[in-house]
Amino acid sequence: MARRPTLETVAARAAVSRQTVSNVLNSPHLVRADTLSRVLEAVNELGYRPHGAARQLRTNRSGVIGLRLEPTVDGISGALLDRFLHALTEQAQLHGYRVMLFTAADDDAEIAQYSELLDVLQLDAFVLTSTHHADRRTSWLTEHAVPFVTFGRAWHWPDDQPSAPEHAWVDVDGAAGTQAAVEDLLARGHRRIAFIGWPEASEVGNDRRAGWRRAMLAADAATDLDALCAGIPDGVANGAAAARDLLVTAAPTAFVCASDSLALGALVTSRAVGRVATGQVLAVVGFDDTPVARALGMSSVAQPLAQAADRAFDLLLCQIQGERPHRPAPTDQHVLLRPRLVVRDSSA
Amino acid sequence: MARRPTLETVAARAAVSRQTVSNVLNSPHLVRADTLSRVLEAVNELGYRPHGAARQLRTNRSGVIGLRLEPTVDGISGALLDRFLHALTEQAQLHGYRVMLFTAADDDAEIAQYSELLDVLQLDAFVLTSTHHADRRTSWLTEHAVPFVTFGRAWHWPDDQPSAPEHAWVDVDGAAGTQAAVEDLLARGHRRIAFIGWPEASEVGNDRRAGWRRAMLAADAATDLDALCAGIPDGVANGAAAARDLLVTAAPTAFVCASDSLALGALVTSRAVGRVATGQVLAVVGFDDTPVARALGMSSVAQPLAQAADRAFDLLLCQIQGERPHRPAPTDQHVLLRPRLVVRDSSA
DNA sequence: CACAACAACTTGAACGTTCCAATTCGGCGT
DNA sequence: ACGCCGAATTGGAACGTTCAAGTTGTTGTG
Repeated sequence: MARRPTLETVAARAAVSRQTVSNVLNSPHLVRADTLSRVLEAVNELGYRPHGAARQLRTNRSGVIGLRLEPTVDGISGALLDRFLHALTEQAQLHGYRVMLFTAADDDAEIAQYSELLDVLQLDAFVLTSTHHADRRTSWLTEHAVPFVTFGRAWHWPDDQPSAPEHAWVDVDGAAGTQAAVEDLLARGHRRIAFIGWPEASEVGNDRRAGWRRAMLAADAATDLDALCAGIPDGVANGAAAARDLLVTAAPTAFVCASDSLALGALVTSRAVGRVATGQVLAVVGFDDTPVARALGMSSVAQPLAQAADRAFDLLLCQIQGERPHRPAPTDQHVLLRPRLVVRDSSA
Repeated sequence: MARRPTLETVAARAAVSRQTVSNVLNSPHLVRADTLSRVLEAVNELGYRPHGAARQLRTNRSGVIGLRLEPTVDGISGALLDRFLHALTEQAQLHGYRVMLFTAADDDAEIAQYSELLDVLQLDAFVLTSTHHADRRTSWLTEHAVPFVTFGRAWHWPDDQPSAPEHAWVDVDGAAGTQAAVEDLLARGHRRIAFIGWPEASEVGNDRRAGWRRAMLAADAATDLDALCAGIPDGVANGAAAARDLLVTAAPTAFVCASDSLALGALVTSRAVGRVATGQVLAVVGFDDTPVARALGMSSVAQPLAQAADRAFDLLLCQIQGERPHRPAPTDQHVLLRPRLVVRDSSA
């Protein structure tokens, strides 16, 4: 069996030098048209393919992007990352990049992985799928001038240094999602629309609550907003309990929730208690449009995950390729996407 | 800023040759104890890390395993692969390997990806997450002597060449799962236990039905097994419809299902129709133990995904390292894992 | 005592690519 | 006719590792 063709093999067949073949593949504008076509022909005939390791040895670039696979959350929205990941892989592949996975027990272990992956495999960039307040990972990556994007915006806290430049991120506008959910319910005649969300510590949760509050205020739908609002940890049981409480204390006719888990709880409560107590059907809207929502006919706010992945990759590519010519443009490094309200039976 | 340390750098500091440092890291048994410790000290002081690309250029091995990320199934069990993937990544990482993702529209595109990933990046092995009858991917990989494992056994069909050697696989014993589900229901007093599964074309579905049938026959629970059995495409609505039909035609008191989607349908039917029609609560058991099952308190058969991933990686490692010394042992290349029945409220 | 066997270590070469400096070759202005 | 310039192409060197062959020095054997 013949050895794999190399640049030298192709060069011999096309009667040019090794370097010219390299130029044909990497800098075609340097090569005269007739030479170009002759070399390309030889490439095809021999089925030549560049040797990644050799190229990497010379250029210090691997064409690989790293992503930490977080421990599967045992909740209902586990498949979320799955869809993001698929879209990211596809988009990267389209541009000649690959996605490599790794795991880490905590942030420090993740930083250690960064270091190793950079030194040993020379990954070109990283995608972080969640960040939190005072995240050491982002500062480490910034310090080491490693291109990266986070899925989830960089939330600002009062005690953060105001001058710290924000890193690139892509996120979904949760407030816009809950706002749309409320507006749809208002249009259906609901006035007393409650919100079941997470405790104050959650930035994402606060964002989603803000959208509900904004829409309620704009419509002047209710004056006792605080009474119409619950903040509890995620989970079906918690959602059910919160819905029961709210029904007693604030008499809502609809629930907008920060997650499908909470919404599922509210839905169960609504169908069991609702009919009996109020004589009318209660509306429920969830968040994330998980398979459960689809399966049960529950309205939900769907995140444009594929789009998020595409934009995230764009931002990365911009950083990777922008390294050479000039500083990356400080603007346009942040993308906020609008989610889409999926209306199903539970909105009735 | 200093250049990264190389073998030469370390060698100079430890006053040995380049190759000796390499031996310390790759073949320590060739090196005298005092030399070894001296070199290791130098390695630590300099923070030396091997250069993956250089090593790969020489050895033609990348230490990377490829896995195709399939389009997210829109069903309820989307998070299944997620857990498998996490466990696989973790296990690989533990052994110094990495997992790289790719996507492909169909089997031919997947084979093209194999070819490219092997030529350009020299992946060491592949994991296939589903196979089907007369799969061209497995034969391509076998022909090209590429190590691989499938998650999902190689189903034999009558018209297959009987002599075709089976490739390595890991799978979950679906029949054992449904059998356990039936036995548990029998112990709870149920006799007329129906099975809602997929059409005959599905090998996985046939396997799961076989377990139900075996347990029913063993217990001599019913004589009209064919009447107690439905075969329909996956989906919540289909499951609900099948459950309604079966209730009318065969009067079962329990449903064992081939998936959580079907089971969810059966559960909805049971809770809505069941109480009214039969005056008693109907039992439902699903398959895959998805978050939906957990959230709704539905019994289900849980696949040991982490274990499956671990064993799959073991099989790969065995092939990768076994390439050199001798032919891989033809036995022990197949692993069948027992699933675990998770009993919840819906079994009552 | 000569010589083989072995352990421990060293040295040159090779893997396939890209960077860099050098070279050729027209055409153009003087 | 001469020198100069840019476009096109070339060959040497380097990236950091491992393989294969070679060189020591030490021990065992006839």
